[in-house]
Amino acid sequence: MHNYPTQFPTQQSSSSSTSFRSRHPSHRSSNMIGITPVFGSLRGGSSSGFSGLNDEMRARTSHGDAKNEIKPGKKKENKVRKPRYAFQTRSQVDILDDGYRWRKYGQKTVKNNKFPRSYYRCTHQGCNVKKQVQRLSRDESVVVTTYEGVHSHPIEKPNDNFEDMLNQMQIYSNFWS
DNA sequence: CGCATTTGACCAGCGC
DNA sequence: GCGCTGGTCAAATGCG
Repeated sequence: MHNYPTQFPTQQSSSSSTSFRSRHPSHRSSNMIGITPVFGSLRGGSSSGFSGLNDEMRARTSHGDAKNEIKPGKKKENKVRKPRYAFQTRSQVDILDDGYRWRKYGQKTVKNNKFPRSYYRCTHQGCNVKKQVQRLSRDESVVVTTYEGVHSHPIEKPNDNFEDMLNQMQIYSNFWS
């Protein structure tokens, strides 16, 4: 399931003042050359409302011992996942600041890929939007960003016209769903 | 001092 | 049924 049908034209993007912001000043380089929206096909299929996408998988009382009583054996019909929207971005940095604040919560090495995949989550309270960033082992210059869910709050940091682009992204998402 | 990042462990789903 | 891979959590650490 690591085969996104990347079949979108990589044109456009007049780009202007691409001002990215990173927590790390060393990453202040913005090298976006083109964005390629990719449709990430889910096996789940149907999509429910995002409003109730609670991550109820919090049943691990303790790590090691964890005799536990509450077993996460209730997830049944809630298996439906939200649609994901993948974007292929040509960038030197994988940290693309789209205006939201993300908190990294994991990093895994993917097979068939020399580069690890990073998992981010929107730090906004109540916003369960996730995103994962991975780099193509084939093209080190290509970064694939996969968004999961939609933000239910305005952008925190105003961006020049980057917001416009973000807006386009959302339009695309709507179109795909 | 507060918050974001790091990193290892754990878990669930899927494939063989 | 076992093993592998992907995904997430949580404690510790670092940085602003």
